[in-house]
Amino acid sequence: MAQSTYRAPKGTEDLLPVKARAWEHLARVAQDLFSRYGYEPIATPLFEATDVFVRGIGEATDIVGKEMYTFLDKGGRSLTLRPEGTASVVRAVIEHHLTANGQSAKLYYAGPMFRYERPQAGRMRQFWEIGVEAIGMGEPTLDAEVIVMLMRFFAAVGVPSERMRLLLNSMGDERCRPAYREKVASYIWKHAGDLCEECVRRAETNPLRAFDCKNEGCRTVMAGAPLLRDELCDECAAHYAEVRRILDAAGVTYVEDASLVRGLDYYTRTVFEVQAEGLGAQNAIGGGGRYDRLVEEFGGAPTPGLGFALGFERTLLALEAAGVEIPAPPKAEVFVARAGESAALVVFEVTRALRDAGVAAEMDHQGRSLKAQLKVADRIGARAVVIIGDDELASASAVVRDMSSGVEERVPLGEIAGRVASAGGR
RNA sequence: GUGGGUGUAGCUCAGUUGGUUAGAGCGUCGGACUGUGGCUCCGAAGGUCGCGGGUUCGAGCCCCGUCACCCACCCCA
Repeated sequence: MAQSTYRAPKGTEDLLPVKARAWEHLARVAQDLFSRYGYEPIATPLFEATDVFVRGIGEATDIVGKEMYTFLDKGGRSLTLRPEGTASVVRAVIEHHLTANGQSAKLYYAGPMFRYERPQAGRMRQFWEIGVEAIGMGEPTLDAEVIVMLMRFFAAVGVPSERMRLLLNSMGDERCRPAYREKVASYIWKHAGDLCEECVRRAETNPLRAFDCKNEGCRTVMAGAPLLRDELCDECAAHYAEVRRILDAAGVTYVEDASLVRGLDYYTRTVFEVQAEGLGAQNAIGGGGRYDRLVEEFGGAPTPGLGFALGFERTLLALEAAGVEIPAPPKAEVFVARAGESAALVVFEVTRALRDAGVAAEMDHQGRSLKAQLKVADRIGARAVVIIGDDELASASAVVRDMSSGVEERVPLGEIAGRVASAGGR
């Protein structure tokens, strides 16, 4: 391997054309789909005051505890590269009063997120997410809308439905969750002997996270723990039931999973996660939930919110594992080849004219032989090659070669664009 | 932070119990066809064998160290 001095930093990757095209494809699908659901684009800075994430995501989370890229700028401010999108968007929504006086905001964004973790399959230090945040609406129809939209996205890009599943749960709210937390905490204390250290520690910081433990013993013990489903207050239970009712009516299949406790502190009520095969040890390609207290947490007026994020890399891994190809357009429809020195200017002009006429056209810039130019034309999938040399110059014409049939004909220079568009075209 | 695996041409990889000029396929470039692609044939370019030490007459192969990447734990997109 060439001894290159510089490499992309650990946990980051260069998106070379093949991959970058797949990226654009996902972004385009999301853009089309989400705008049909009434969502508008937003872009926030890649970094924020550190406190935005500490407050928003929660002190006790792994993200804040050990995964943030935090640094001091030259003014001594503590800044952090965004580890997720919700906190930034909520901050922006409040800062610009997007939900003042009962208004609501339906937003989507796409971009890189940063978490300092050990990279592995499906997990990068810089990874890309498409996210959606709907702020200012508390009705269960919104929960269902967002979930349906997420599932439609995965279907639209080609993740086979039999290779993914939707998990659903309710986390309760400030009325029912605290009491439930206590119940789980005391359950953990009672079974401390059979749980891992981490889970016992969780009893204090965030007992619900113990449901997330992958340790076999912990899972067994936690399977017997009280379920929030049975402890929800009337309002939360009704909200959850309504979300399920709407999803049922929409024909969305889901699995209720009482152990689905997402790793960010801000979630209330509805939480969901989409899992897929082919992601290595990972399984989530997207997830989200309601966060009805987050705006207040940031100092805004009480405002409900809901959102999800989905991962570019993981979605692509799922597609790859399922054998789904991202459609790739031909690089050029027409190649304009030069035979001999004197035709250089005419070749350039013909190429330019084709491009101006909306045709994807390419020409040689390396002084290749005609043979080599034909080879290139073939490789990039050109349907036709326009050949211009001394003979053609003399008669102000060009040879147009149909690359699939090999048939050639002489065409006056002025008629090339029209001829190529009809013959070499679709 | 902890564990495991792997580092040989642009890419994917061979490389026998350490032995002399380190190989293949693909790709690239050129030729067979002096202005014509795909198929075929021929040829060429391209390698500090990750890096640094050590053992040895001799190291891509063995030993030590180091770096990088990958995978897994943890957690998440």
